[in-house]
Amino acid sequence: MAFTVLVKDAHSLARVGRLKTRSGSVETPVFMPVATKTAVKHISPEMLEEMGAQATISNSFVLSLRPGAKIVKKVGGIHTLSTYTGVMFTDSGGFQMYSPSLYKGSNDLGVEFKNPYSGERIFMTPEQNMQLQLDLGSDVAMCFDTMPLIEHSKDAVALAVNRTSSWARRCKETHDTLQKKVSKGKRQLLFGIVQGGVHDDLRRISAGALTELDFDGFAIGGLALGEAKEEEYRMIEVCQEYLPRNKPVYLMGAGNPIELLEAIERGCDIFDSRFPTMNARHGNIFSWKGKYIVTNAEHKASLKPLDESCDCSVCKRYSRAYVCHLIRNEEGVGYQLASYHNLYFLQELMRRVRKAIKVGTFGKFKKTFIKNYSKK
RNA sequence: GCGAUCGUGGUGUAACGGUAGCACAACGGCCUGUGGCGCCGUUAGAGUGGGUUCGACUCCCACCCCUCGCU
Repeated sequence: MAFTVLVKDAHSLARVGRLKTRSGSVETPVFMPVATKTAVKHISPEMLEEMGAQATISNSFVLSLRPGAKIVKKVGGIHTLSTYTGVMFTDSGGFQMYSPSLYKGSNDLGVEFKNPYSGERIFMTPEQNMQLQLDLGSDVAMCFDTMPLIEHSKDAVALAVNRTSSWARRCKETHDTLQKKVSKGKRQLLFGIVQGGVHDDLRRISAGALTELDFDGFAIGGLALGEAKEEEYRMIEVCQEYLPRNKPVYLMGAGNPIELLEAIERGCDIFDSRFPTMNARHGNIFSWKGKYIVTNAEHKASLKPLDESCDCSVCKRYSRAYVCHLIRNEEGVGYQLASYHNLYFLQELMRRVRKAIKVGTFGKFKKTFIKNYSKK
């Protein structure tokens, strides 16, 4: 079994677990920085290791465009390519259906994308995507799913759910076949993805259908995309009624600190999001006293660190005045310092959450954190 | 000293005898399985003085300023 629950919270579904992969283990709850092309924007692999990021997620579809699966395979996979020593997830590319510039259309067979570099059309099937993710050499692959847009009708979401279920089966079969000869410890893991928008019944159908397949973990997709927070949390609860408790649950795309705690309380173990890095590039800084915008005028001459109670290497050395100046002037180093801090903040948050669960104080920790983070 | 040209938000620029538009800057906000450092909102303007006109940023006069040319 790849996943082991180590400690359960007595008052909620929160837990500390360990996910074993062929490149090492991660202790959950865990937040994965998004490294679409195997690099987090403005952050090097050694910085990720330094801040304690146990895992990242890259995008198989984007990597298939450049440098291409052939090249990646030739150099020995994304681990060798990037030298990152943590665990590497790859996303399928299903989410890129959300990008109007990349997505052309889809049918029961697969998805038609546009290569933004060459303009050529690419048809991707679930089977091809499984081969792709294996070629890239990630430790955990995600199923090729169909992503309904938030504004889509319920009928459209139902269609997406059905297609996602049937593709999940095809992914699982292909993935098993391709790894038939691989020894157990060297296997790439595969996670299924639940869809269903904000509809309880569709989420139940989706989660139920996926659970019939023996995935290494289960992801909840299609949330954290602008729906109301209460709906998001309710959807997690609905999915959890069906998902097995002995497998890791991955809430895809979530990266708001409070949202992470709410999801952990509801039994989610793994997260990823571009939220911290995108916020950083736009001057939004996470701190234990709440989020603020460092490029605002009030910080122009502030010698305070980004966060007075943070011990990351950026906060130890640099001032708000410096980061404010650099970001206002579009200096890459400014983006780097802010990105590093925000990512460190989430890593530290996860470390404290794991500790709190272990010592039985998760509920109290969550309450205190939200109180401090929300004031202002 | 003379002549010509030009004066519009902080900056750079439009249009028009009848609601002064745009860009950048400034100020505030947004961002959630990242092709794209992107998006939204707010503040802020007619050199000065007179004249013509129902009405002038616009037409006329004087002064001032900028730039260019001449002596």
